[in-house]
Amino acid sequence: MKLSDLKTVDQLIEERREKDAEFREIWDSTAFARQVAIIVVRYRTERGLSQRELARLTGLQQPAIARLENGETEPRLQTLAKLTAATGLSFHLDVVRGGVELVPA
Amino acid sequence: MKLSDLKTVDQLIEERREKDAEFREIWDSTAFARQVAIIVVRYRTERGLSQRELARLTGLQQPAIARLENGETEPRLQTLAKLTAATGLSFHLDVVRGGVELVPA
DNA sequence: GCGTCCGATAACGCACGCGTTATCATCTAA
DNA sequence: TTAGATGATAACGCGTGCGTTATCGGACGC
Repeated sequence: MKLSDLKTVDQLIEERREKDAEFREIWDSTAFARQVAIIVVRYRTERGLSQRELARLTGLQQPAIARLENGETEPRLQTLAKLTAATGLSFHLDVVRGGVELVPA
Repeated sequence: MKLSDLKTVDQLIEERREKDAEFREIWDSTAFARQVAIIVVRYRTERGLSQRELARLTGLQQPAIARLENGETEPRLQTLAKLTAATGLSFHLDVVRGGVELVPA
């Protein structure tokens, strides 16, 4: 087997998403949490902050930051607001057709 | 006292908001809930729906609709999503500087 | 080795939005 | 006046995100 034959993680996910209805439902419903995760991780790592430091800045706790960055939980609006208060981050959300989408920039 | 000397509700609120720091904090932090309330009430009344009918459409309950329309609670993203699923409503949110703002249209 | 910091994670409780049910005063129509 | 529908609200429980504390393995420097 050639290395180029290996499937990417995204390909594997997409394949299962198409085959498994239950998986698709769960995956899609947590899309927003994963998008938030990416933003938080990027912000923190670009500034060389630890989770504990970001927690102190935002008034959150280190385990809460970890859960957000792992996309484990759907954050509350209040939590997103805390993130933006001390960081300069901002989140633009479109709630439409039963879903929550994060609008880039 | 002339009728024109009567202060509007908005004027009374603004005056207290400037004088009372605690009141201002609570009032501003619930601004988003009140904005959502206006949208829900308008949507429902324009179509001549009862709270129970809107509840059935959205999968929520009549008391939940009432609480939303009275601005008593800060709705969850999941709840806003339910509202948009069956109604065609949409919510555009800006989470910035520690607050949640509802973007018109 | 040893101490330190890291992120991940478990356990427990709390806060709060919503489900569920029931009730209330008010209004309108028959 | 009576019957039905409306919105408001109380009571109780549940789900879940976060606070809080503690702990874990792993990486790094001394």
